[in-house]
Amino acid sequence: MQEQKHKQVTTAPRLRFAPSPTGFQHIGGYRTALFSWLFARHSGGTFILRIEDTDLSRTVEGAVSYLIEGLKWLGLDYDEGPVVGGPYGPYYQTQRKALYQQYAHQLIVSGHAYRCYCTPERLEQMRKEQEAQKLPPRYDRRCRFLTTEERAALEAAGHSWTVRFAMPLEGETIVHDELHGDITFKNADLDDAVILKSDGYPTYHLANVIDDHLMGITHVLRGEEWIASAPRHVQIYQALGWEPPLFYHLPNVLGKDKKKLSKRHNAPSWDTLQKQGYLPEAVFNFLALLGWAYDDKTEIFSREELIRVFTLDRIGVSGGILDPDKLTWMNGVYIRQLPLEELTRRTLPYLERPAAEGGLPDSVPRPLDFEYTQRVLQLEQERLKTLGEAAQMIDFFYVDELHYDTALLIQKQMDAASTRAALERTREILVALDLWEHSALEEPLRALAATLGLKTGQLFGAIRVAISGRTVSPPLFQTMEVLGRQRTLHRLDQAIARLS
RNA sequence: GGCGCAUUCGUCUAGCGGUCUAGGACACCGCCCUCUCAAGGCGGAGAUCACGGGUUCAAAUCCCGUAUGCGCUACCA
Repeated sequence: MQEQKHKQVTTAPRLRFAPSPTGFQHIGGYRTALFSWLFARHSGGTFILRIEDTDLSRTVEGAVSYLIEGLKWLGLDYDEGPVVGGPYGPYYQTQRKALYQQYAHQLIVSGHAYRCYCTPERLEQMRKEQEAQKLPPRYDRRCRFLTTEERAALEAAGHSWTVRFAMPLEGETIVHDELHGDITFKNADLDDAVILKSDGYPTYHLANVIDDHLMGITHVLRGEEWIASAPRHVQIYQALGWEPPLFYHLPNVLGKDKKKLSKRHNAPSWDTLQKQGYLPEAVFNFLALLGWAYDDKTEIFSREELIRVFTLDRIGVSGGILDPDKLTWMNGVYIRQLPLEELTRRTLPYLERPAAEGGLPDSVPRPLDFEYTQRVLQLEQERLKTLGEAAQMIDFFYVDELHYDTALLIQKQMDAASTRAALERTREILVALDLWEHSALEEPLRALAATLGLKTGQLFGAIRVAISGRTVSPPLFQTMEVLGRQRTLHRLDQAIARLS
């Protein structure tokens, strides 16, 4: 015990993210990676990516590169792993097959494991019977107690086999979890899990233990669904004569429906968020706060601040629901913090994508003018929640023809005639203006409203619809300034024509 | 069914025995600002700290039950 502590303070932490490439990692999975990454960076340790691809049947083509792209998007760089390599490789478990077999053999020799010849059919039937009798479904350990002769016979008959770990029949196994404390399991409740499959590949239990040990992992952060099999893991460590790492079982992230996050539910994957225009730095910040808190008030953290203040002991244990509204709010905060030039650069691709994907109407020629777009975005920056929604907010700055309901032009207590008159007078004033900028526009138009006996809201409302085709826009005069005199006048003309 | 984990405003959380008539944030509502919408400012509503027992001078905080939710119970991870 003393030694374990000593080891902790003298060794630089090594943490790993060990996903299996069986599908598309949702955002909850990335949170686990984020916590490991943050602690590694906080402590000057190492962050490792290891691919647990031992289930060939579930491995999905392209999942690994998709996963790595996601890490990259979030800025979670890893020190060892696929592509970059490292001193403890290979980092794909399928490439470490011989290693697992070697240790499985060692466990058999030491009496901690045994070959099991039971067929899937027998296991299935056994399970059914147990269920029918309301008994907990468990392997009956038939092959654990085979005589040497029986074993030889089965071997000779060419039966295929798996290797099972021989759990102690009595006593208790204590799993020490840094977040939950000691969790005690009765060994009698645990069955002999398969650690090496008949195809020669290991299951998670074996591969994970061996790799974590061989790769020098000091802190294991993983989902709390692993708590139930953790006693098996500590037994395997013990049987191999190894010291287990520190365990941190993280609470699951739930969907709105309080169910575990899954792709079909409301679990966005990283690229969905990216397509919607969420900034990775906002997602990063948001994810860090899901099950972790620094104090009772701080919410916005830069990456550097997070690295500096992130500690494992402040991880919560209770499991939380992902709140998309809060993510959207936080994204807005980050958008407002962006320098204008950067905002423009990052928004441009969203605007230039095809209309079907959320971009500007296809009639608008690409590429967009940077300077002009920058002026447009300056007006919308504080209104933007996601980059993806920019196109529909600002399309009127780009299109030639406005489409809107003429009735929108007519403000409260006005009619077509008075509106038309007001717009005509507006036009006259604008044509005569020397300087086309918002400060020069405002004064004469306010005066006009007074002259006509209109409230500013009435006059400006009508003009707003005329030039933007909508009732909501950035401040009117700035909008007109960016739009330019020619386009503004043209749109006024069209509005006047509509009212004739 | 068995085993395990969890339980503070609708949601994310602060709280680690007295400072809690429980603090912050999102969402919601109102007011201010105001040419609309935002942003911002101010304020409001919202939690008998799941419930029941203990321990203690004192419990959201410690212990034990109960309930509920979730997880595991595969030759998946």
